[in-house]
Amino acid sequence: MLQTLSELKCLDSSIYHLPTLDIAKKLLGCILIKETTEGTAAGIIVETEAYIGPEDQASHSFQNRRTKRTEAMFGRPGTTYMYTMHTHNLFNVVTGKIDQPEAVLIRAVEPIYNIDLIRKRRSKITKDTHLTNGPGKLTKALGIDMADYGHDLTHSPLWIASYNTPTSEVVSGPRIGIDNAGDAKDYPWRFWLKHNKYVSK
DNA sequence: TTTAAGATGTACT
DNA sequence: GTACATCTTAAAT
Repeated sequence: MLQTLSELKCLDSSIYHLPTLDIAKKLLGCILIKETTEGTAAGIIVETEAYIGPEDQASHSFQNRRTKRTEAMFGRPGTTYMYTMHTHNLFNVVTGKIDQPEAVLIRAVEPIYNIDLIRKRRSKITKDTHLTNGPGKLTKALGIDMADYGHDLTHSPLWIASYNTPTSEVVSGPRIGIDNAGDAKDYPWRFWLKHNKYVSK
């Protein structure tokens, strides 16, 4: 648990120009911070998934499908792509150059700052490990919503900071929840910190 | 304008 | 294991 965020340094924008799969790995161990009128909360990113639009049947931007919804994926790397799934908002970091619709879905974080606010926002949850271990859970816990669509992640109120190099090993495997995505469902484009208790199941 | 499906989460059997 | 909440997008009528 951090007592202050003042020591944190915003992730350098050059990282977002790396290949998408590299970014998915490098974001692990970084800190995602959201500031709201309610307060500021933050978590360590412990699980990600890569979506590489043109060649990825599981992506909303498969074969460069460009619609009002996917527009942000075609924008600058280092901005956000948000998607509403049933009652939940899912948060992605846009990667790839302009007009290359690629993104990294943040699937889970480990609460590290203002966990009281996170518990309040997830009031029905009793176990801390269940507060943020899913893509819809962490957005609710941190107060991220559709108003953050297209936001630049190098600026307040929503930003990503570098942190300690992850102590645990990065492992990969197939992505989750895309059973009808043909061959793409088997691509090992999900990355997480081994043995971390806050990774989704 | 109507309909169907979804990168999920929670409650319940 | 199954049901369903609840809403937007996008495709079909």
